[in-house]
Amino acid sequence: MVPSRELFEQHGLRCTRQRVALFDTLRACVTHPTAEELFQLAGVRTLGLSRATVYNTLVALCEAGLARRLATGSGVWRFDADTTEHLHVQMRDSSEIRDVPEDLGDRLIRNVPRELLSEIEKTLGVKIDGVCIQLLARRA
Amino acid sequence: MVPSRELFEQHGLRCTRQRVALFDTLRACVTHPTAEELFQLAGVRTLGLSRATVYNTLVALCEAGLARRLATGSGVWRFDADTTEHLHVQMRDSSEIRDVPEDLGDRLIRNVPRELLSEIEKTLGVKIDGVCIQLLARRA
DNA sequence: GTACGTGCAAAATGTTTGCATCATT
DNA sequence: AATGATGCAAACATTTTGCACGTAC
Repeated sequence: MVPSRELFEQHGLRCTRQRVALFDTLRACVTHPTAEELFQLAGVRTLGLSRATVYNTLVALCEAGLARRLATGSGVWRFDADTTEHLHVQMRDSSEIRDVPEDLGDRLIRNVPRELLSEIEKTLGVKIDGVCIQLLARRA
Repeated sequence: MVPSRELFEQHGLRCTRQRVALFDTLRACVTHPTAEELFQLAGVRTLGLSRATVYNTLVALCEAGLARRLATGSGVWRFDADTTEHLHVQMRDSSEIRDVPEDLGDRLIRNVPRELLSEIEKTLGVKIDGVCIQLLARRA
């Protein structure tokens, strides 16, 4: 895995102790943590990490294209170090988000008929530039 | 259109001046207003409508199945008096939400292959009980 | 050395709640 | 008359911001 420090350099971000801890933590998480969770988790690695820095850094990471902000539909943001197109499953009982395996997600997305989208565009007079299929699920 | 008072009775909700004003306003809106917008809009019809009542009433309406809460992906809730299954387009520059015409939305939804969903369920060990296709758009 | 990041605390935002009062049934 | 809704203000959760200090480049 490419070291965080290198990615920061490539994206013109200053490399600080706090940012490395945060980004390392985010990249190690499968669970798309919230800002608060990152504050807790990364705080263990780096003494004296503040919430303000967590929020500032997350903005910087998203702007740099190194992370993505996910809406949970329950008021909190979750963050994802995987910025490639992929689908999510949102759990109904928590704000938890899980990844849909790439191949399955791709098949779902590819299945959306382009001509239907352009019909919708024409009808509403908008330019659709994102199709976000959110699956809602409960524990099996 | 069925009067709000009648719907309230059918759903076991007390009929108050504030609730009627709020629900009438929501039903008249094509734009899926936020709580704050409803407070402003309905406040004109009914003097002395408080934010607390707006929030309380919206909870009551949603619980009664007379309205639906929509996540906007920008921290605010929007509300919809149309509780039938239908798709939304979320505008990128505001938190505004528009309806996709029923027939087009239905076709999109019906196009999602059930077998792909069960494959995802099996892989992740969850029970998918909602497929929410959110289209993101900009002004054409 | 300078530009930028950090951390504190305070503010802002959107929503929820406790409780006395009031209205609907 | 009794149950439940209202309205105020205060609490709440999450995120944003202003500013003095510190650190990477």
